[in-house]
Order: sequence, then structure tokens, then C-alpha cells
Amino acid sequence: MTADNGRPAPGDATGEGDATDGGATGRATTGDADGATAAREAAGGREDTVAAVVRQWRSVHPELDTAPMEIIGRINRCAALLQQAEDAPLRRAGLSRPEFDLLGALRRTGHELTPSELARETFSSGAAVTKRLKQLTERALVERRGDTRDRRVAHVRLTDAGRDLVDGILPEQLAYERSVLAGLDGDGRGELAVLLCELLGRLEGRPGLPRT
Amino acid sequence: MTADNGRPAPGDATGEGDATDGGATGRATTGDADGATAAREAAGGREDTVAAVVRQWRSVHPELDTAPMEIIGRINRCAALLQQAEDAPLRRAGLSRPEFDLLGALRRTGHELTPSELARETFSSGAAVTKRLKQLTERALVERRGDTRDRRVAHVRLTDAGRDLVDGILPEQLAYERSVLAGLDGDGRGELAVLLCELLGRLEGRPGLPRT
DNA sequence: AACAGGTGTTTTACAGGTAAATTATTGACC
DNA sequence: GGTCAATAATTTACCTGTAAAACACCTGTT
Repeated sequence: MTADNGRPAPGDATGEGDATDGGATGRATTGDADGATAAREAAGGREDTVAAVVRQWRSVHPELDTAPMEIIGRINRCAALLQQAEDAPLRRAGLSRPEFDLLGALRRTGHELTPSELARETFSSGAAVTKRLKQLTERALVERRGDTRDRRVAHVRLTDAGRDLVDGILPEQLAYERSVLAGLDGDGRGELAVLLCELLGRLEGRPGLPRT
Repeated sequence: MTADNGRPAPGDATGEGDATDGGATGRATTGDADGATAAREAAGGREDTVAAVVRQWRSVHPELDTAPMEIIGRINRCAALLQQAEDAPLRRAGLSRPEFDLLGALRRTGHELTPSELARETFSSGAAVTKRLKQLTERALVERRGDTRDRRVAHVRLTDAGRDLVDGILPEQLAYERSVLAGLDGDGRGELAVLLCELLGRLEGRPGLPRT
């Protein structure tokens, strides 16, 4: 999935998706493998942007199986829209998302972390963490101290202001997320969590899968 | 969901998640609303990074309902890992993902697009499209011509080389996506497509939801 | 016909990320 | 005890995206 981006963006609008599948998945009674149009209909008639993109690919490459796009494309698009929506309250608090992620890592672990640990914890490069720490330190949201044993390492901790900032923002974000998920019933949410966990397990599990 | 990033990243490792929920969702027999741990177990014992992050938040903020994180966090993390995996073959072909998205938009629509249309179609800013077009034109993957009626607008189309490039990459990406999704059975894939479609419909539907 | 306002595209200035090199320091080995 | 490889963090050079301004051109009005 990709030929259509799916990251933030200024305007908003439509698009997304790409995948294909060669029609090898079998079990395709209609031309709709894996609940493509079923998905659309279950969602209340309105077609989402991914469905539109998939349809375009199908008409250009009828021989390709577009089923994977129905899932991967939607995951990417959902992620992009969610991030866009959640960035707004963050910016209001004067933080970028990567900065909030860093503060969040410190908050949820509950103890000091070294820059390397922060990099691992937030999936960022060390260089990026260095830059963020510089800014956050200037703003007095984190403090650093050197390790006594190993003078190469630093230890970073939240200041009271940093902790309060995170604690103030987090409930907001959760409330928004809850409101979005309210569109699904309890069973739906449970199902979705289970399915995504399986998928994520596969993505995180083997180092790189059969390899692309 | 956010206090843990979830975007590409150099290394790889663990982490992710943030949300909370105040325990207001009701229907919580165990401490596990919405299939949190159920999800972990269904995925084969190994705990994913999101589950670990959620557990951390719960221990720091026991009063918050972490259920939304189980879903939103996994969506973000899945998207990040998928993009990371799919970027590799792209780079091998000398393209960034935004570039591929642009070419893909031209390919799937099957006709010329103006820069504005490309921006809408790929969820990018006009300025970003301008820059990408400059590069892609230099590499002879797209061509542009001015509109005869309205001299403000340009029309962009794929060159043969551009078309061939997209057509060569797309099946690769789809094959990878299929291999990832093979971890789910047919029903699971169908369910997932439907649930994501519902969620996406809600995210795309109303302009901004009740507002965050 | 000139102009006001709008639209399509590009330019500018800048913020932030990355890869690769750099610095500082440790620990292990001979 | 000195050298070597490994590790932690930072610096550097560069690239890309964005927001806002600038440009170019169109259109409806008077």
C-alpha cells in the first residue's frame, strides 16, 4: 500500500491506497475478495476514499488482486487522519507530536531514561532525540544529569512542568479517541483490537518477514 | 494515541501507544475492556509493543481507561511498520514514497492531472507537489504541458518510463502486503476490512467530529 | 477597457529529520 | 598499562516539507 500517500496534509480530501493481489486469494465468490464492498456497505453507504482509489486501480490493472489495499490502505489512511486530528491539541500546547512522544515515554516509564533509551522507546534516531532534548530542556520540560559511573551517558527526567503538561494533554487525546471509536459497538472494538494485534504481531515478530 | 510516536524510525524496536479512557466504557468484566489482553493471547502469546506501552500507562494512571490505545496505538504502529517495510523497495527504485504516491495517482487515474489535483489526490500541499514535479520531470518520469485555455494551469502526465516504473513496483508491494495479511484467515481479513471501513468512514465523514 | 477579487502555481524562509562523521569514554585483551 | 574495538551522544551537511508571500492569469462588474 502506498501509491497515494496517507500522511497528514494541509487540505484534507480523498485518495489513498494502492495494493493489488492478482486474484490468487481464492474464495472469491463475487469480484469482491475479503469484504471490499461489504466493508463499504457496512459503513453506512458512503464510500470511503480508499474504496475509490482501489476502484481506480482495478480498472487500470484488472488482473491485479486489490484485496490487500482494502486493509492496508485503510490502516494508513486512518493513521494519517488520526494523527492529523490529534496534532491540533498538541500544537495548542506548544508541542509537536515527536516532542509529546518523548515526554510521554518519560511519563509512562516513570523513571529517568537515557537519550538512547528515549530513541528506542520513541522509534526515533539518536540525532533527532538530541535535538528534541535540547529544545525541551530550554523550555524546562525535562532536565538532564550526567551518569556518575559512565560519563558518556546522560539521564533525562521530566520536570514538574513537563509531567503536568503530559498529564493535562493525555486525557484530552483519550477522550477524542474514545469518541472516534464510539462509532463501533463493543464487540466491534474488541474484534478490531484482536485483529490488529495479530497483524502487528506478524509485523513486529519476524525481523523482516519473507523479505520484500 | 500518540505518546510514543509510531512513525518510520532508523532502528526498529519497541514502544508505542498512549491513550486512556477513564474506565467509563462500562462492560468491563475484567480489568480488560475491549479485548486488550484477549488480543494479545489471540495473537499467539507474544506480547506486542503496544500492549507493553498500554500496561505502562495503566500502572502510572490507573484511573484512565486505556482501551482506546489498544486500537489506535496498533493502527499507528502497523502503519509505521508497513511504511517502513514498503519504503525499502521504493528506495531501491530511486523513489521516495511521496514521489511514488504522485506517480501512482497519475497511473491509477489514467489521465493527466494538474498540480492542484495531484495535491488533492495525494494529500499533499501544493508547494510539496511543485518540488516533487520538478524532480520527477528532471528524471523524465513525468512530463508537463501548459493548458491552452488557462495559462495558469499545467497538465502533468506519466512518461513511458514513469508508467513502467509504477507498473513494476506495484506488484511487488502488493505481494508483500499479501504476505503480511496471510497471517489472518479469510474471515479475519474480511472482518478487518469492514471494521476499518467503519472507522475510516467516521474519520472522513464529518469534517472534524465533535471536535478535539 | 480597466479593475477587483479569486484561483493555480511557484517562490521564499525556515523548521525538523536523516546519514554519516565526530567526540568522548569505556572495557577488554595481551 | 597501553592499544583497540565498542558504545553514547552530538555535530555536520543536506534534503524535504510547510506556511506565507509572491506571481501570473482569469473573470465578472461596471
